[in-house]
Amino acid sequence: MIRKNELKKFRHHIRGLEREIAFQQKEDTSCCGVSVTHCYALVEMADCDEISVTELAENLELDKSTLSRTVESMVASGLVTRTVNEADRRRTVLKLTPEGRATIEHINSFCDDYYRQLFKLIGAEKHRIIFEAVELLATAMKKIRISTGGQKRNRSCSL
Amino acid sequence: MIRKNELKKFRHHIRGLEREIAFQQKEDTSCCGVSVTHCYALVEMADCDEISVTELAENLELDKSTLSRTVESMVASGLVTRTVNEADRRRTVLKLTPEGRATIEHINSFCDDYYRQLFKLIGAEKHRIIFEAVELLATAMKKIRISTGGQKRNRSCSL
DNA sequence: GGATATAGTTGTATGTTACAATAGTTGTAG
DNA sequence: CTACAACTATTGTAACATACAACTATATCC
Repeated sequence: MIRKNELKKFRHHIRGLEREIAFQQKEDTSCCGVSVTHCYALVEMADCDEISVTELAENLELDKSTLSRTVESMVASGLVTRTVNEADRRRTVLKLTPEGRATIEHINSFCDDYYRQLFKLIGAEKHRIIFEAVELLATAMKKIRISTGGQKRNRSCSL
Repeated sequence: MIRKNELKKFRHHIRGLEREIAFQQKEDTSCCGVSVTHCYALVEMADCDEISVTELAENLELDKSTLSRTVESMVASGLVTRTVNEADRRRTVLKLTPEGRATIEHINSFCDDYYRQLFKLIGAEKHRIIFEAVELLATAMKKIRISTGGQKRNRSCSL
């Protein structure tokens, strides 16, 4: 069993970690004039080659209207092309432009630099457990979220 | 040296982790009708007993105007009291009300429940390395941010 | 006592997001 | 084959969070 104090400390560090990651992401992306959500969308597109607004919204778990606007601004800044799918004219096909691809690679290399620097600061003997722990946590948290919720956990609230 | 592929995978999991934590925090706090920032402010106040708007803004690394409004809404909902410091009438002293204290305890206990559930899902032999890894990461990232930046890293951007 | 610094608030603007309504497209059942 | 249902994307609207700048009130210092 985990002691209450351990848990409190853990929560504290988790909160801190979340803020640091969020800050870092803002740093890494704002350099290229894209927001963090833009960056996520670029990553998805880089992985998929071709994707629709709705798929993107599902992958990022955001509303399609949000993504519609996000995509709009990326099209405007030349990172993405949006073409109507002639087979099904309701759908639009999103694709990275060369500039979009360059941007995401640029961000990735910044990120890599940052994490290399970070790991230099941490004893090499800890690297393995950090890789393992982050993966374990991320997958377990996602698993819980999908199983217990997704659609509002609807907990009783006594306040 | 860390391989490029390891780093890519790590980045992926870090991004996932950040989103899961952020989502979880929204879940834990929205139940009590407070936002994540409200919750952070409550935590700070619970730790400090007495604090000013500016100190709060510094601790949370947000603009004081943002905190001023955040505090305003917490006062309105009865979680916090705001009184003028008679020794220095520029300052206001923020204090949790009993309701504020109850709210933060409520959130904490939700959080604890959540993390207990999470750790049940993960082999007990991994708990220790997860505690350690999260603490190492959070402190190292903060350290880097404070040393290299805080005030804009001003990286050259070739895009 | 007047210049300067500090604490907090308010005005304004931007960005992110969700929900609801809408427009256009496709599929289907009668 | 037409009317209705389902789907895709966009647009309208609203709520927040946030930052920067301007302002007010107070305190400090020379």
